[in-house]
Amino acid sequence: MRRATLSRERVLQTAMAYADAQGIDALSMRRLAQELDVVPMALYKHVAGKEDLLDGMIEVVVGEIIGATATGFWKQDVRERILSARKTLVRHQWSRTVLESRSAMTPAMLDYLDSLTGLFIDGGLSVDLTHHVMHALGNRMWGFSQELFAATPRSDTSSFTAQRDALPRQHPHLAQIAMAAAHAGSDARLGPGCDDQFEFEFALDVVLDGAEILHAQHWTSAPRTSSGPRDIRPR
Amino acid sequence: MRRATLSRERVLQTAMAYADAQGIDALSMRRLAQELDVVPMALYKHVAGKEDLLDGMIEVVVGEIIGATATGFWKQDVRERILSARKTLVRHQWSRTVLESRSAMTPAMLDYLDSLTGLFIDGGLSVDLTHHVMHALGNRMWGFSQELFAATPRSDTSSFTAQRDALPRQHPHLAQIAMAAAHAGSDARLGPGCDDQFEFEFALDVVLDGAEILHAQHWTSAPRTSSGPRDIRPR
DNA sequence: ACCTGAACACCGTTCAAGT
DNA sequence: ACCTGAACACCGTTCAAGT
Repeated sequence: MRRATLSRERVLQTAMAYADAQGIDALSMRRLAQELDVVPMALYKHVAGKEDLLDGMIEVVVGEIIGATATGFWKQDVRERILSARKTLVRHQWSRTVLESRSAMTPAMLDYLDSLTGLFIDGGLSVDLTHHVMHALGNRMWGFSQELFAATPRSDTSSFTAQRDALPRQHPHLAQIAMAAAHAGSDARLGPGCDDQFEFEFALDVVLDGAEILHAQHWTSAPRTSSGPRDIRPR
Repeated sequence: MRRATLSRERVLQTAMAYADAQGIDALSMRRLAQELDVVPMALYKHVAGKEDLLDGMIEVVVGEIIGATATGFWKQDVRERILSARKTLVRHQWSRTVLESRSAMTPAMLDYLDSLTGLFIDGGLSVDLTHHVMHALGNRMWGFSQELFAATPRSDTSSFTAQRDALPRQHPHLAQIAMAAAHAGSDARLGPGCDDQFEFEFALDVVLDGAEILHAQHWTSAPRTSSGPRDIRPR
């Protein structure tokens, strides 16, 4: 088993398992080689370099996204497709960071992008509107969002409780939200009180409902060749 | 000038100038020291380590965001505040990556977050709705968005034109968008045909208009303590 | 064809010493 | 108080050699 000859697949599988367990920052070519009982340079026969390794890992994850059956309603189809992507990508915590770090799209990424785009267009949305809605979705179309509240206030240097007591004074509005979010949660910290899945679906629905409204209004972007101001607001 | 004694401010300024010019990946403690005509370890008297250096850089940038005068209309105020943040952050290309990499918020980040939150709450939105709208804004509240279409299809290994010719066949919907986007642009590439500022404002308005609609509908999230399904859709 | 060893040019950071 | 030198434990990758 261990001494099986290397292959690109085995390299990728091991890399993914390692990243799952130890985090993406811990994954280096040298440690991966070690994991495979092999000298670092042996990897380079199956992978062009570290970037190609990361591309390969993303390719596997994105390739695993399975589409839900189409209902014929574009909004529901898009929603389910993105939530399906989320289910897949969330299993690998590192995939968000790696995906965002890619400087070029891999084939599987293009396939997913194209199929998602198709749901809008086939649903009757104009190419114009679809284009901008895809931008508005941004990386949320992969099923994740950067959870900004996850970046809690600094608690390492000064004492954590001191920070928490100071919050209402210095940041009264954040304190209000923290209080409300902690209402049902277990503690009063800013981040962990929030339900990732709820926030994701809320944001997704805001964008999709917005798209629906603009579609009903026959929204178009102003011709980009004109030098005058563009009206980007509905109506 | 060159031989002026080191200070945290001089370290941060030099680091920012270097990142502006050479990119954030090129910035290392060793190169920064070199830039300051100093041995690497000299930096550690003014900066706790690399993470603290990056925190300091973000602190300076975010601290420079200047708020626009309030109009009394929350939507317009939020819009202008975020576009003002964008103007500041866009001057430093590296700030998006660095900000997203922070694991804890710095004081200036908390100040900005609190003032933005205040605009919603003082505008009459419920704390509940404000909370979720902030999540929906996500990192877009800093004035940038991850431009996914900037990740163009791979063009290094195989010839670029071959890729472009294959696009309509393999990814017909993307081809349609690329065609439309290139309409007024100079070339048919997937990314650079898009207007960053336009896409940013479009996405921002979708979220803010969505917030306005939910506010008018007196939207509330279902109590998080209940174990039943939550209705997250308007109406 | 596939793996290895040694080396190169980098990292961030610790520790003990200089002035 | 502030800066230095040398060292440690890492990186990704090239190149020439082994089997």
